[in-house]
Amino acid sequence: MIDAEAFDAEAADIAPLLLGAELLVGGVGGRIVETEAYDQEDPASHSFAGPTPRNAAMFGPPGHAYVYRAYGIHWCFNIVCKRGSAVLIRAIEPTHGLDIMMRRRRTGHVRDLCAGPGRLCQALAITKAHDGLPLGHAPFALSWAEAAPDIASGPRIGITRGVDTRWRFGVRGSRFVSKPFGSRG
DNA sequence: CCTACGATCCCCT
DNA sequence: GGGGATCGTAGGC
Repeated sequence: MIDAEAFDAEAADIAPLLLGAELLVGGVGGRIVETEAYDQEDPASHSFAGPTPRNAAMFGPPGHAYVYRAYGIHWCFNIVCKRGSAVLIRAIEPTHGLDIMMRRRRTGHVRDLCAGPGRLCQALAITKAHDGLPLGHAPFALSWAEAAPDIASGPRIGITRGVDTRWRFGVRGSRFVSKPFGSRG
């Protein structure tokens, strides 16, 4: 299980460290294979303009969840790091509760179950109800990778500002990421 | 394979 | 009143 103090650090340092970690919600989930970092100096970050009701969790304790709604439809799940920063969990390799996730996602395609921030929240049943909750307690279970995987990086997905900051990280060669990484990543 | 676009909510200006 | 840290489907090649 995690030590919350470990998350009181730069999101850009924590994001690659989370690759290979196991994330379960209510016993359902798998291995993190794709992350992105956001911090307060970053114009792409929800925290860029300071605290607001939506991003309050980003200014709360490290090691807690920040969950927001994207495009009016999807939930997206972050792990809060040092004040005003967080790591967006973008993809998971499903390992626990495949049948439950397939039912929630209404698909039999394991490869797409958790490939993308909205999809993984649907598969793990993460909603606004989890916003601000500590990751060291139920329903969450988070354990660091036993061995560091080979890591790819590149520009973040779906943003219009801060596009040159290469704060997207992935397990090199994983077929469960939301989009391939360039061979130079 | 690829690109285009609509859905739908809450926050923020 | 504008605009997303997205996804699924439709259509073309």
